[in-house]
Amino acid sequence: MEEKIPLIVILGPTASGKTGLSIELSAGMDIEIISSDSRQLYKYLDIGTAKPEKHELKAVKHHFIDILEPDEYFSAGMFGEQAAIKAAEIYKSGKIPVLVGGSGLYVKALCEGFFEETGYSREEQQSARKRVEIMINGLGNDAAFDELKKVDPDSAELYSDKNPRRILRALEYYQLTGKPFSKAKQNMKEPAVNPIYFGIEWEREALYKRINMRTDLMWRGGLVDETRKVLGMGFSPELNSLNTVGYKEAIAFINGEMGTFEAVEKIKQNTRRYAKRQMTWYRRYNNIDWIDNKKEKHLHIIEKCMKCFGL
RNA sequence: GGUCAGGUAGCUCAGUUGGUAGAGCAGAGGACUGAAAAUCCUCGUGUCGGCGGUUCAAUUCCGUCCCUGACCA
Repeated sequence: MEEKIPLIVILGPTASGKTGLSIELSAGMDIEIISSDSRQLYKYLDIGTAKPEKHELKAVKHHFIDILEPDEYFSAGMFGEQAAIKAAEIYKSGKIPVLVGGSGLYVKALCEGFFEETGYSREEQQSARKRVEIMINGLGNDAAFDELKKVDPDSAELYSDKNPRRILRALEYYQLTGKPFSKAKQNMKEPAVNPIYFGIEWEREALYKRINMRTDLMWRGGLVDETRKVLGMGFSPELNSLNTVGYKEAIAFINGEMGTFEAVEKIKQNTRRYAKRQMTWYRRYNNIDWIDNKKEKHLHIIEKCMKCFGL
């Protein structure tokens, strides 16, 4: 059994100041940042994803930012595997890896580990997904759910809200392997890292104010132009990468479906909702060290990590 | 000052032929192991503008006052 890699994890809802804090950490520690943000992966999507500024990217080495074209496939599982390798490399080079980003599932994939998904290629998985998608579109969601009840009752019970995405994923897995998805999930991989969690805490109202302000800045800062540019490069507005708060509304604005005011308000609202979902996700953890956003956060983190990791 | 139209949930409004009311949005809570900034589920009591009157019973009818808007002077 190999020694686990220490990993500092910075959590917090969107607009809580994770980027800034992670940069501050570099003042007291030799770090590299692993971004766990499912949208900052993509090139050209800078303004709408609140990607770190150029000087910030320069100040500290960042990973998993700008590594994909907007039409490339990526997944939480791929992130888990690749980020574990990256964290090991960073640690071996004598630095501390810091995980920063809002995609809860990505954090989970790395820090808690996913199950071993082997025995088929990415292409096979993609075509199975397409097949099941067509099946669901034809028969309807209820029929798909009934099918899931038959082949994988445990998953069906867990997904009793009949979430089509979940049903699709479970059926897709069954198609590929002939085994129930719920069984597969029991086959956990050991996580490669030893995470220590920090969260940035905000009063709801104050955070919402920040979100509203940030949205205005994004809009004035050229979000629409950025969206136009990406679409102009030939990328489809249907892409997952563009099914993102900010870009969705900018596309609707470009298509004339929304006015400026409506688009901006919608972005603010959807961002608030996103932040709320993130906070719900974080409540599953009971080992997050929540830090008030006004304190000298980085000093607290550095001190605690020195103790925990014996640095 | 006069006429008309309104004043019902945080907002926009519906409704009760008199038996104390309900939608949308906002908001809140939750789920979620390879699309996760995605996807999905649940949640509506409020002096029905104030005060009087009629009535067994008024948010509903009547009177009056206050407020808002439009028009006329």
